Amino acid sequence: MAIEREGAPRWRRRKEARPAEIIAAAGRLFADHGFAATKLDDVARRAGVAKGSIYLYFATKEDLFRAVVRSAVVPQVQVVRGMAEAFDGALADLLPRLLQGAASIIGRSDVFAVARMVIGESRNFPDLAKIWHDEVVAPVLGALSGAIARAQATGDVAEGDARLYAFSVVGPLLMAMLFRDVFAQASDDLPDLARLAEQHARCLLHGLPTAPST
Amino acid sequence: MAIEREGAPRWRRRKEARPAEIIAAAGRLFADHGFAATKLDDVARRAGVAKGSIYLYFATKEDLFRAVVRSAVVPQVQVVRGMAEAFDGALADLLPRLLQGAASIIGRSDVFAVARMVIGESRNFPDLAKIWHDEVVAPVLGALSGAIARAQATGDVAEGDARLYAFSVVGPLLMAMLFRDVFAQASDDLPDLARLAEQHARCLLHGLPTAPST
Amino acid sequence: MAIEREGAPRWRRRKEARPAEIIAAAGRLFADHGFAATKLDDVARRAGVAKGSIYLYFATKEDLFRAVVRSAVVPQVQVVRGMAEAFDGALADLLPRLLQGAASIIGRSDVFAVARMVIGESRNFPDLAKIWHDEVVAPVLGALSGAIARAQATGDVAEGDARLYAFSVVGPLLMAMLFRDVFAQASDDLPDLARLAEQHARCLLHGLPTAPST
Amino acid sequence: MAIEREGAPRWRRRKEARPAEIIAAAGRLFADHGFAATKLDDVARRAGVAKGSIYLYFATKEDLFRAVVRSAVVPQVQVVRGMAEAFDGALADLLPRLLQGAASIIGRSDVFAVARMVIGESRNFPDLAKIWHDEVVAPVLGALSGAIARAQATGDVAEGDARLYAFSVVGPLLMAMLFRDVFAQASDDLPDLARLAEQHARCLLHGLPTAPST
DNA sequence: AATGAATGAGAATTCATTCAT
DNA sequence: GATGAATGAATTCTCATTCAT
Repeated sequence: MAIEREGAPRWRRRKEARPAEIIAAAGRLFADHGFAATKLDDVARRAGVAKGSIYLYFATKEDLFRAVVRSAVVPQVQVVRGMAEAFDGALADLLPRLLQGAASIIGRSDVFAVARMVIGESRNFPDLAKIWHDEVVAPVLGALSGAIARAQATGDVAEGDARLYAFSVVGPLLMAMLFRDVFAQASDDLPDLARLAEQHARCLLHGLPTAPST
Repeated sequence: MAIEREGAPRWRRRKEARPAEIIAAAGRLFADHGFAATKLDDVARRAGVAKGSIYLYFATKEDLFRAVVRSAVVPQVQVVRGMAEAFDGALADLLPRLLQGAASIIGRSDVFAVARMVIGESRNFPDLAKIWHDEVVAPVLGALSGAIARAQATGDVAEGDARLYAFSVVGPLLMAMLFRDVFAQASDDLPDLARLAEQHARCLLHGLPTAPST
Repeated sequence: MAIEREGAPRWRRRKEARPAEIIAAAGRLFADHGFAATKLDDVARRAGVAKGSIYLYFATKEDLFRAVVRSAVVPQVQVVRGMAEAFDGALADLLPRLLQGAASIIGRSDVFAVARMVIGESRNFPDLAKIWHDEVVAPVLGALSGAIARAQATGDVAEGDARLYAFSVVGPLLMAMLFRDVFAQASDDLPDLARLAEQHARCLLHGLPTAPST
Repeated sequence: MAIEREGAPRWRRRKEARPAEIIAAAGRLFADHGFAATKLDDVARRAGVAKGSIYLYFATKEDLFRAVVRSAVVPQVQVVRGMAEAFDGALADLLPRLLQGAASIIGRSDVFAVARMVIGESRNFPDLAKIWHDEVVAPVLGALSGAIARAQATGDVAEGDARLYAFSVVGPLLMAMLFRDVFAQASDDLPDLARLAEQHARCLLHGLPTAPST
C-alpha cells in the first residue's frame, strides 16, 4: 500500500528494531491487563505493526509473553551485578546505601509491573517463574546472603541463617513496592520508599527498641 | 463427592449449600490457573453441578471471581481481629509470638493463593484490590502501626514512622510467603517460615549487628 | 410454602382459571417482545405462577404461543359474525356503519398486536397463519365479498371481482391500523381511524373526483 | 455460488464484496425465519464465509439485521422517487398507472419479506421501524398526499383529508401484498395484484356504485 | 518481509424443559 | 396439582493463528 519508489526511502522502520518495538508494546499491555486479557490486535496496533507480523518474530502469544518477561530480566541483572559489587564495606555503611539504592533504582523502573505479571501467571508459566527466580531473585538473595555471611564471619553480624537475614533486609522494601503497585488505586496512603529504606536500615542496625536490649 | 450423612436422601436440593460448593470449586481453579484460564465448564464439573447452575447463583464469571475473593476475605478478618487483640503486652514478648502466629496460621491456609490472584488481577479488578486492601491489608497494618505507636508512646520503641515500622515487621514474612507460593517449583530452597519468624523477631529486637551499636 | 391449614381456605386461585391467566400473561409479553424474545420465566412471573406450572397446561412454548393466538381468534370470530349479519341493508347505508363499526370495535381491542405477531411469525408458524386466515380473515372477506356480490346482483354495485372489491373496502382501514401499531413511536402523525372510516366510506360511494365521472 | 469471470484467481480477498454477500445471505434467512430463529452459523454457511468473518463487518447480530433492513430501504427509495415524479398528470390518467406500476414493481421485489420482518420486530427494533417509516412509508404517503392535495386545489378531487385519501388509494394494494406474503401457504385464492390495481383505480375514480350517486 | 482478511475452535451465557419434592 | 432448582443443548461472540497476496 505505502509505495516507496526512489532509491533511498526517506525513513524506513529498521527491521532489527521490530521485535523490540513489539516487546515494548506487549509489555505495556500485558502489564496493564494481564496475559489473557491482552489482545494481539492491540499489541499490533500499539507497535504500529500488522497483526500477522508479530508471528514473524514470535511463534505464539505465550512466546511473546516470555520474551517480554525475559527482556525485563536483563536490566535487572545489571542491578544485581551492581549490588553484588557493592557488598564490601562495613555493614553500617552498606545497608543504608543498599536500601536507598534499591528503592530509587527499582522504584523508578516498572519491574514491579513485570513482577506482578510473573506472580499472577506463575502457575500458568512455571518456566517464567523459574527464569525470574534464577535470573533475578536468587542472585540478589545470593549476593545479599553472601555479604551477610561474610559479615558474620568477621563478627559484624549476629549468628543466624544468612539467607533468612536477607529476607529481613529486603522484605519490607519489596513488600512496600508491591503494595504501591497493587494498591495504587485502593489506598490513599502509599508508603514512601525512600523513607522506608532509610528507616528500615536504621531498624536493622539498632533494632526496634529505643534502648538496645542487652 | 459430598458425602451425605445417614438417613439423608440420596440426592436432594441444596439451595443453601450450592453457592458455597461452587465457590470452593471455583476458588481452587482460579487459584491454580488464574481468572481467564479457568473455564466455567471445569468449575461446574468440579462442583458436581451443571454449567447452567452456576448462573443461578452468580450473574457472570466475574461475579463468581469476586465471590471467591470475598469469601476468602472473611476468615482473614478473623485473623486480623485476633492480631489486634494480641497487641497489648511488652514488645519483646509480643513480636516473636506475633510473627510465629502469623507464620503458622497464615502459612497453613491458602490465603496466598488468593493474594496471588488479587495481585495478578489487580488491574482488571480494581474493586477486588480495594476490598482486599480495605478488609485485610489496611486493618492488619493499622493494628500493627497502632501497637507500635503505643510502644513508642511508652518509650519502648524508637521514634520513627510507625506505619513504616509495620512494614519492617511483617514485610520479610510476607515476602517469604509469597516467595514460597510463587517459586514453589522454581526453587529448591524455600524459606522456612517458622525459623524466619523467630529469627526476624530477634533481628527486630536487637538489630542485625552482634554488639548493639550505641 | 404458603401453608393453608383450616378446612376452607379463604381464597384460593381456581385451577380452572390458571390456563387463561397464563395465556393472558403470555399474550401480553409475546405482543410486546415477539415469540423468541419472550422468556417463560417472565410469563410465569407475570401470571403469578411457577415456571414449571406452565407445563401442566402447555406442552411447549410453541404450544403456548398457539394458544395465545387461538384465544385471540375467538373474539374476532364474533366480530366477523356481527359483520356478516350487518350485510343486509343498502350499500349506501351499510358502508359507513360497517367501517365505523370496524374502526371502533377493532381499534379498541388489541387484535393488531396479535396480527403483528402472526405476520412476523407466519413463516415459523404456518399453522397459525392458516388459523388466522381460516378463522378471521377469510370469513370477513367472504362475508364482505358476498354482500358486494349481492349488491352487484341487484345492480347497486358496478361489475367486477367482488373479492377484490372487498380489499378496496377494508384495505385502507386495515393498513391504517397496522400503521398505527407498527409506527406508534416512529410517527407523530398517526391516522385517525374514525375519520378515515367516514371519509373512505364516502370515497367508496362517490369516488375520489369531485364531479362523478360519467 | 458467486461466479468469477475468466482470468480471475480461483480465490481471492474480496473485502468489498463480502459485506454485501453476507447481507444477502442474512436477508434471505431473516426473511424466512425471522430475526431470532436465524442462526449466524447458517448465515455464514449460506454466504460461504466462516462464522467469525461476519464479525469483521458487523459488530453484532442486531447490527447485521439493521444492515439488512437498511439495504432493503435503498431500492425502495428509488421507487418512491419514481412515484413522486409520476405525480403530475390528471388524476384519471395517473391513478391506474400509479397503482399498476406499484403492483408490478413492488410485487416483483421482495420488499414485503423485509416489511414483514420490520412489522414483526417493530417492538424489538424501534429504530428500524423509524427508518422504514422515515425512508419508505412517509415519503410515499407524502408524495401521494401532495398530489392529491394539488388535485383538490384544481378542483379535481373532492375535499377531505388528503393524507387519509392516500390510505384509501394505496391501502387495498398494500393489504393485498401483505396478504399474499403472509397467507401464501394458508390461502389457495391469493389476490391478483394487477387486477386489483386496475379495478381499485376504477373504484377510486367512479366509486363503488354502478350509477354515480349524486 | 509484511500485511490483514479469513478462519474456526473455544468459551460465556441463555433459557426451554424436566423432575424430585 | 404446584413448585422452582437443576439441567445442558444451543447460540453468540472472541481472538489466536494462518496464509494468499
